[in-house]
Amino acid sequence: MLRTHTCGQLRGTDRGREVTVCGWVDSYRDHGGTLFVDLRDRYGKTQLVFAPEAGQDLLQQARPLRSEDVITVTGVVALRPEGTVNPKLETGEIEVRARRLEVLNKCPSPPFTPGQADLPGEDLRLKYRYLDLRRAAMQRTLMLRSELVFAIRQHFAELDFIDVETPILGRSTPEGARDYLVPSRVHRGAFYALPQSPQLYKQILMMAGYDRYVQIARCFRDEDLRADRQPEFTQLDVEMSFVDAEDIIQLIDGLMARLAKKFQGVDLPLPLPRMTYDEAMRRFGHDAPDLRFGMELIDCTDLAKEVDFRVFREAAQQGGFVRGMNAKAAASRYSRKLIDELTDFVTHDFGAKGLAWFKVEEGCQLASPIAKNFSESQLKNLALRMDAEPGDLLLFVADKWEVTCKALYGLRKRLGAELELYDPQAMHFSWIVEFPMFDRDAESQRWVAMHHPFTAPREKDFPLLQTDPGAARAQAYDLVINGYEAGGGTIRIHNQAVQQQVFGLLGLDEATARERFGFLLDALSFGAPPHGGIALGIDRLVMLFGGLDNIRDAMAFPKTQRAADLMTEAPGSVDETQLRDLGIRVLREQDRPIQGRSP
RNA sequence: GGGGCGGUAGCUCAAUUGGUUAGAGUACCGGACUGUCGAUCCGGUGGUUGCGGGUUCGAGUCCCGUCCGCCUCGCCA
Repeated sequence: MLRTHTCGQLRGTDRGREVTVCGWVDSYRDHGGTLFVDLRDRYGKTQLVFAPEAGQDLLQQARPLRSEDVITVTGVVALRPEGTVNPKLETGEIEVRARRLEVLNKCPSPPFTPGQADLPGEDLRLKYRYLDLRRAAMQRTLMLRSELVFAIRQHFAELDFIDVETPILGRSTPEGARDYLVPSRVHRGAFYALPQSPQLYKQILMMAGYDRYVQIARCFRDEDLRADRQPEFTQLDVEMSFVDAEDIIQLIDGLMARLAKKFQGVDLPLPLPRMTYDEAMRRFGHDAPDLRFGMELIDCTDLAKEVDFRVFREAAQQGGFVRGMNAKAAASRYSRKLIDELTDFVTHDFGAKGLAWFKVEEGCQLASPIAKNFSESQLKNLALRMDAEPGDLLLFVADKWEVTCKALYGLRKRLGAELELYDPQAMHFSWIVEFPMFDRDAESQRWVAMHHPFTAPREKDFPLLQTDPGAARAQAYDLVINGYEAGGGTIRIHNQAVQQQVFGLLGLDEATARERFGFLLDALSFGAPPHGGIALGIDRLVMLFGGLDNIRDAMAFPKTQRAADLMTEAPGSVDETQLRDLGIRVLREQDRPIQGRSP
């Protein structure tokens, strides 16, 4: 090693010792006679002193040092003089009196410095990611990530899980997310797909007898990005044989308790709370509700049927719903103009037709431009139903069930943040269970799998597959943390006939099913144990445990919203010869057969 | 694909109703300074206001198009 110590290591007890440290110049303070340098590496910062006593040559050599120069210094550890101890630094008690300086690599003035107070724009941070990753916050996050993954591996190793790698080059299946495709040179015109998850491989491993499988697996989905979504992400992938949903949930309960203890110092009470999908939709309008605060949705459809206000009455009478929520003590915080903004929000983003509101005044009188369409007793009943107290703001959406869910979910999330209804440091873990097996696709009028086509229904719901698939509930469970889906899993179908029946419901005829999933159907027939599992988003766990507000900050080299890497400029063009090898020709823009661009 | 926000000095930002030579802090360069730690003090360099059109006597500011970044709806079994 070129160094004897890191920049975070030295303490008062090291005084008098000759040491050599290496690192980056974080800052320098030139006093003419004496020159101070804060030297930084990922372990911390140490103050170097270039004093006149060490000789003018050394001082002259140190004078041109600038931010981000990489240097190595040999010197003697000394206690700082009385009154100059820096309590902000771990090493603030000491300093290294330099005797020898070597500039390992000079750095020109960089686009930004890791130590600067104002965070540069994200495009710059991504372009010069190596500078950004020198920032203490990023280094903390990546170290947290490393420790978190290590703790997870420990957990599963202790429980006799076996880590098995599965292929990255696989086969495309049109269900689910859009695949990233890799052209085959050997098989011209054929393509591999990068895995959206190792789902089928891990099920096959169960059939192969590896009854406790775990993998930290990279996954790929070619869909549009969000603050919590990257096209390339990492899953903790788990599968077990001879288990039911309870076993998987308890396994992950234990893991979460371990992580909460290690990284938050919190004793998580187990079992973690559970709620059915139906209840989550009813109380929060979403299958991943943020349970750090209340402000639940309240159904007023029955009351709405009676009122003169047409928007409410017609929605209620025509099979729709009138639901609302009570933003406690928020009436004074939302002016007419701000409520208009909320209205734009629910109409524009969630397709609601409007937002009805009442401010609760003294004596629980409801004040609103629409109040005249309600009788005294109707207003009183509404106030009662909403648990209204003076100062509250009541908000309502009248629409189809799905629209009331989406709009009020969005509104609740937004108001929860704006009204600071929760401690941003707190973490809330819960399970959402008993998801529907199927969802009705509005366009094709076909059933689509809510989770994936290998999900087993609850045993008592088997008959429903024939009679009423929409009512069938799956043996499925999602782990929700602070309103984020941190993971999800199911018990799988382990019976060939049931699997074929589900494929049938999803509109896969036998020939197609056999062509795409023949290997699975075969494997199911050759001795498949009951099995199930779960996958957790590692990046999201890092984001949540790290208190970050986006997933990019939880990974070293993320992509932008347009799925580009600003540092390497991926994706990029390739040589004509590479394309020729693959038998691929890129269409001109005007030849692309997409909607609205006819030749 | 739709909606929204943003793009001004290397960086972070400001710039009144469309109106003088586009400013500040920081970084950088030069100078001063022996205990600072956001060092301080003095001086200086630095601008295709993302790009292309347009309106206007006059555009950082208004309009159209486009590129990039972020948030979001759709999408994400």
